[in-house]
Amino acid sequence: MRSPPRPTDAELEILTVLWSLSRPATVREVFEVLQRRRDAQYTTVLKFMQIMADKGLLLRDEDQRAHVYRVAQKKERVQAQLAGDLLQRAFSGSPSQFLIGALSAKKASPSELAELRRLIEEYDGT
Amino acid sequence: MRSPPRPTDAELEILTVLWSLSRPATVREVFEVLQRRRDAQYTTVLKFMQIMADKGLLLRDEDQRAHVYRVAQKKERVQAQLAGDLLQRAFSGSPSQFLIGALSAKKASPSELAELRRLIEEYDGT
DNA sequence: AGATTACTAGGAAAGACTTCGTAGATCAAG
DNA sequence: CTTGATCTACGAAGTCTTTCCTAGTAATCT
Repeated sequence: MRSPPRPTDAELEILTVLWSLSRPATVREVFEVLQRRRDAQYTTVLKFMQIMADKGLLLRDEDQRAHVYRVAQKKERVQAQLAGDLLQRAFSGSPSQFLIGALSAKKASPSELAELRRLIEEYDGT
Repeated sequence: MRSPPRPTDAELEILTVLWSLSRPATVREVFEVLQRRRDAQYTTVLKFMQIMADKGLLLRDEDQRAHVYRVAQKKERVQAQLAGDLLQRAFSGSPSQFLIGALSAKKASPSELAELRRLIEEYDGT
């Protein structure tokens, strides 16, 4: 029961669609949401989701003709994997460097800053 | 003068070696550091560094027979690019979710927490 | 000088990733 | 029942990534 591999760029895109739906979905449903973001054929999305099921990133329910897919791991788990991976590979494990990197790429709003502060306090207490 | 593409996994490994050396280096030098981390032939490293120069990730000085390579962008810039990219793609731009992801992948030490706290205060003031 | 070592350049193979077309099955509508 | 829409499966092309071998050239050693 090994944890699935890191999702590729295209696979992550599909995951984010499923995350935004917050429920299992068919290829058609994912396709329709994805179409608003970029250009892709239906069978391309189908293929990705099949591959992702093979890799263990998605689980497939074949009861209906239109198979229903759901994420195999919680969003938080996948995100932690991705963040942890980059943290190690590009920031030699330093969380503050990591955060600096993120913040210098995209300025945080006051509310996000407050959230960050709250987060650290809470984490400290744990 | 557009910014070079996101480095691949193997390319990032080379960059981290150059970052750790903090100076331009030959293929040989990079190869020797890299060898301590993993298995790779000399010409593999050479090829990567040539590709990276083509992509604009490295700059090459061909004055000597053994060409000397240096990073084309500051470490901080590349890190910001990578972190910002992941932040957008996997965390819909939310810095706190991003940090949670990192912290749940790797527990931060007390000193790192202090550093994080300091960082946020400072950032707030700016 | 001749042999050995060190470098680069040029492929090229193998895998991973991305994308889509076509074929065949199933379902819904006329 | 036939037609059109919808689905999955298969396969394949094209690109990107990773890896290394070989050839040729330059430097070093004996």
